[in-house]
This record gives sequence, C-alpha cells and structure tokens, in this order.
Amino acid sequence: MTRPGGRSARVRDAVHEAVVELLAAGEIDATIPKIAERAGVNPTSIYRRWGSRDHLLLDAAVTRLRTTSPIPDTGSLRGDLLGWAEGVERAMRDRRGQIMLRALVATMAPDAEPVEYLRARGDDLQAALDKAAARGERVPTVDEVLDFVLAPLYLRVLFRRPVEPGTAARLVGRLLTALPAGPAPSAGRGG
Amino acid sequence: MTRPGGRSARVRDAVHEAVVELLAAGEIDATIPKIAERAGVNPTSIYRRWGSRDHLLLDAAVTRLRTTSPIPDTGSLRGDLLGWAEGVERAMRDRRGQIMLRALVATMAPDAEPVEYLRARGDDLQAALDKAAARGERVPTVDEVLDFVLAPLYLRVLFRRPVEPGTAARLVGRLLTALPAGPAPSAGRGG
DNA sequence: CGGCAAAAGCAAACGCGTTTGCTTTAGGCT
DNA sequence: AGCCTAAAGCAAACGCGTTTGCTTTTGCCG
Repeated sequence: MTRPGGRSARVRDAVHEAVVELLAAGEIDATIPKIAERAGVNPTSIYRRWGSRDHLLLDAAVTRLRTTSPIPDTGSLRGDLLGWAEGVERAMRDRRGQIMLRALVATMAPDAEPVEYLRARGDDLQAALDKAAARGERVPTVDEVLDFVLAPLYLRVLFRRPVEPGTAARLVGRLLTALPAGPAPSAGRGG
Repeated sequence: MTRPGGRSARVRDAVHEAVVELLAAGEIDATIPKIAERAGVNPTSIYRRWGSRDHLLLDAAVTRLRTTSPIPDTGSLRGDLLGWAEGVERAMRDRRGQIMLRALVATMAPDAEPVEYLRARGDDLQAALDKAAARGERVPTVDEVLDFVLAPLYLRVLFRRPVEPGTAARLVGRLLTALPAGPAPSAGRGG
C-alpha cells in the first residue's frame, strides 16, 4: 500500500525543490542533511525514501524534465519540432535546467536500468514523426532528430558553452534542410 | 619548486589508473581511501595533492583525454576530420573512455574555471580548419564540427545509446555534405 | 468517523571519510 | 656524493554523514 498524496507529496516536492535550488545556488556537493534542512524535512525521511544522494538527484532531474518541453501538435513536422526544440532551448538557457541536465547525466550509471522517462520521450518523438509521415511529409529518423537538434543543445550546456537565442530554430532548420539529401547515419530508434 | 618525475610521477599515474579501473569496474562512488588502496598509495597523498574527489576525477579524465584522438595532418580536411573523429569514436566505444567522459561532464561545475584542455582542443580544431581554408577548401566553423560530429557521439555515450561502428564516418560525411548549403547556427569559437 | 499502517520525525550510536602534526623517503641541484 | 626540501607515509583525533530502533503523525479505506 502506498500514499501518493498529502504529507508524502508535500515532502517529496519540498525535497525536489531543495535539490534544484541548492544545486543551482552552486552547492554542487550538498549533502543529504543539507538538502533536508533546506526542505524543512528530517534527513531520515530522505534516506528511507531515496536511499542515496544519486537516486534523489536522478529522481529530481527526471521529475523536472517531465514538466518541460512537451512535443506539441501543430499540424506540421516543422512546427512540432520547433515547439519542442524551443522548449528544450528555454530549459537549457535556464541555470536550473542546466544544473539538472548535468545531474541527470552524472547520475546515470553506465549499466544501471534504463531511465523510463527517456524511453517515453523517444516514443513521443517517434509518434510525432509517424503522424507527419502519415500526412505524406518527408521525415527524419529519431536518431537524426537527436543528432541534429538535441545533441548540439545538450553539448553546449554540458561543456559550458553559451546557448544563443535562436539556436533551436537554426538546428531544426539544418535537420529539415539535410533531409532530402542524406541517409540516416545510424539505424534503429533512439531513447 | 616542483618535482615532475620519480616517485611523484609514479604515484600520480598509479592513482589515475586506479580511478579509471575502479570506475570502469562499476565502483562509481569509489571513495578516496578505496582509490588509494587500489593504487597502493596512502590516502593522505591523494588528499594533499588533489584536495577532493572531484578534482581528482577531473584531472584523471582530462589526462586520459589528452592521450586520445589527436587531429592528424593528412593533407585534406576530410582526412583530418575523419582521423580525429574515428579516434573519438574508438574512445567512445571503450568502456573506460565512456566512464571518463561521464566523469568529466559530472565534475565540470557550472561556474568553475574553464578546463584548459578543452580550449586547447578547440584551438587545434581551428588550426586544422585554417589549414584547409588556406588550401582553398570550403570549411565549416568549429561550432559546426562540434554540432555535427562531437555532440552526436558524446550524446550517445552520455545517454547510454550504442555507438555503432562507422558512426564517426557518417557524421563527418553529413557535415561536409551540409557545407555548401547552410550558414553556421552559432557564431564564435568552440571549446 | 474510527482504525490500520505508511511514512515522517526523533535521538542516539555507529562507521568511515577527512584532517592534521609529525616522520621518513627520495628527487633534483650543486 | 651530499644537501635541501618537496612529496609520500603514518597514526591518531575529529567531524559528520549514515544507520537504526522507536515514537508520532496522518493519509486513506471501510
């Protein structure tokens, strides 16, 4: 039996927010007691619920990502990709978004179980591409979208290079321009 | 006055190797005492020299990167980029290379001082492009190289998607194919 | 509205990572 | 070869993150 609402939910949200705020404030190695204090919560509650700092960070990062940049349904592939990519760009221009991306990457152990959220977002992307294909549009693969749009945005943040306004639009433009010419550089669906 | 060789160098190398081996073996949160034990070294030596686990990991990652995938001088831009990118691909297909990339990203605090090595590699890339331009070749910007080639390779590793053999060649092909058409999506030099 | 149990709070004990003062080793220069 | 000192080793003390047994709160279901 589990308790999704009430105090449990309040504690969860307070802890998540404390993580984001502390990390964004530069306390990159904030300990669990520090996070608990900031959240107004007992450290034991965190230990019992999340077990380790890494699990907590991963959970906080995924939870934040989940609320960011959904893929819209605009009626055209370009519109869908643009709406999504601009959401990603906005998140990547925000310090807290940057921090959480780094936390996500840092805590994804190389051989841990797959992050369910990432798989789901890959499916969303595939669905948008399928819709466009059904409309008769020429569509890229998921891998191409990730290569052309997501990877450059993320790499800028992870390597601390600036994300200029309009980057997302230029990257989507590149992807769609490249479409008629080149074959996919890698087969299969992405995560 | 400093001591570059002898015992100091042996300790440094042993510690670096211990870091790589432990992380690659899945001990992602190996503590300094564990690393010291593996290296056959006193923990105090690590604390005194590196100060913190993050500094050590960053140093180990950069040191390893430094020995990987230099930019060759083949006489053509395609050859230079291919040689370099295939070196990166090789590193990214190796578990230890994957681990160290993740460690690098994880320990690069958002507002810490720039990592000298990354700047230097950006300069190397720029130099290769300049040479090609001097030969009259049509050349991309550093940012375009990073977007088209490095970002997709790194993102695959960081998000634990497979790096298929030949990925580097396909990415370089894409970059050079896109050249005549599109303008650079972002100005400035890369890191 | 009453009761069961999940989850939070509390406090004390534990373990281990970290710091520190000192000693010993050995690199590099004359 | 011999001196000087940077750097490694050692050991003990310290501090704090973590664990654990128990109590208290409170969400949720009948």
